[in-house]
Amino acid sequence: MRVIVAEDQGMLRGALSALLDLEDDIEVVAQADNGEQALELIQALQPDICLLDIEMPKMTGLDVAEKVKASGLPCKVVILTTFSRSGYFQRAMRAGVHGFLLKDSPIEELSASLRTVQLGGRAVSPALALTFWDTENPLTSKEQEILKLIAQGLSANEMAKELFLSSGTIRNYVSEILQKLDAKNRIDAIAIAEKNGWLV
Amino acid sequence: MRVIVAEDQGMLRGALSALLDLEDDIEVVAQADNGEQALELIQALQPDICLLDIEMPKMTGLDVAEKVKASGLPCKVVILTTFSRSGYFQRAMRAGVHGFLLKDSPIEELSASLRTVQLGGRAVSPALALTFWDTENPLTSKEQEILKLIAQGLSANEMAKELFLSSGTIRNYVSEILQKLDAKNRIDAIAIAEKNGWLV
DNA sequence: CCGGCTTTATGACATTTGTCATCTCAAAAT
DNA sequence: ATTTTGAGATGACAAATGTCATAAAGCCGG
Repeated sequence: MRVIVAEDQGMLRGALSALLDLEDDIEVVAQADNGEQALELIQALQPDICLLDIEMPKMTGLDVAEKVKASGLPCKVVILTTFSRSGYFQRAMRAGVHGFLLKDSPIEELSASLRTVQLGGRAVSPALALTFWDTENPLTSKEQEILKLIAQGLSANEMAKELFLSSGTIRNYVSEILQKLDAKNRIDAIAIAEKNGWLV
Repeated sequence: MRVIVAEDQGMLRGALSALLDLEDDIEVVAQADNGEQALELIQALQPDICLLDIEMPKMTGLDVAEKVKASGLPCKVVILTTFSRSGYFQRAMRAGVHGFLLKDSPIEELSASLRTVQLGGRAVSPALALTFWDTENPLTSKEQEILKLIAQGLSANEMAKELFLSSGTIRNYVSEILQKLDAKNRIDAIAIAEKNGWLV
């Protein structure tokens, strides 16, 4: 099967590609170190499967997966990610991906999963099983927007300017966010959101 | 040469080990997924070289490197890390490591560097060259301690309890930290420290 | 058209943060 | 023995943060 590997960390990308290429039935036809490049390569080379990291420059693996689905490309998508965050997983499922693997899994799982997916099956890291249902992101899209600004260290006033709102309104939103996330303060809120994958 | 690979991310650890093992002159005698285990294995198996990730559970790769040096073990140390943070690099140099590689480098660099180190040389990722001199950590150890608590989202009062200081003193320290780092607020300070590798 | 929902705004308030100048006390340095 | 230094404390203050109740305006579905 023809595979594309997209992963921004050079060493991991190289190592995975090299190992996959050693398998008789797998051929790595291209590598990408960012999401945009990955998408172009998928369109150009029409591989059977693309292996996508989530946290990549320019476009996340989830963005790419959604575009692949939207444009009806036949390429099957397998997501490869560092953290077991339910937010990531849910978004991936909604994008109709065929596999979702943790970088923490043993390397043997990778080629096995690719084969499963190639045969029409789905492959999910066993470690994910527990994280399945919990924690839908409770924040509205405006709240998420504000939380991202908080994470950049902006003050209420700065956010107000950025979003053309009054600083009072911003403080109300922040207050709402803290309550929804059950956070003690801004820093706590960032940590909680990050852990759940709500800051992608 | 006999090598130990310590890296908490299973897939990378497996992939690197597998690839290194394919080389005729390299034998991976053990793998560790945390710092403590790595140190034990180094003591028990006396490998020629250990390849250490920095961010690992229980003990960071830098901690391990320092212990190896302190106990006079003959094992040469090669650090492998995600980010090019001068704080990491400086601490590693002080611990007398023989190699310092970025996970972003191409995979070929790895075995080449191990050979260089085995022959008594030093191997540093070229990408590091620029980051060499700047940014010694300006914070005292107490300030660093407090910054870590800040990063955990503690309020001044909570920190005061934790460290048996008055909350006023804590606020003085925080104020100092912000000035030294030229940060606008706590969140900004965390970001700056993180970028420079001062939160290990 | 009405009632409910959402978005935004306001004002009042308590708490927390951040800044500064100043003070004590003990340990180090001279 | 006296100065210097450093860690810690205090108090006063301005600014930012967090909480709440309330209200205006707009939109949407029935």
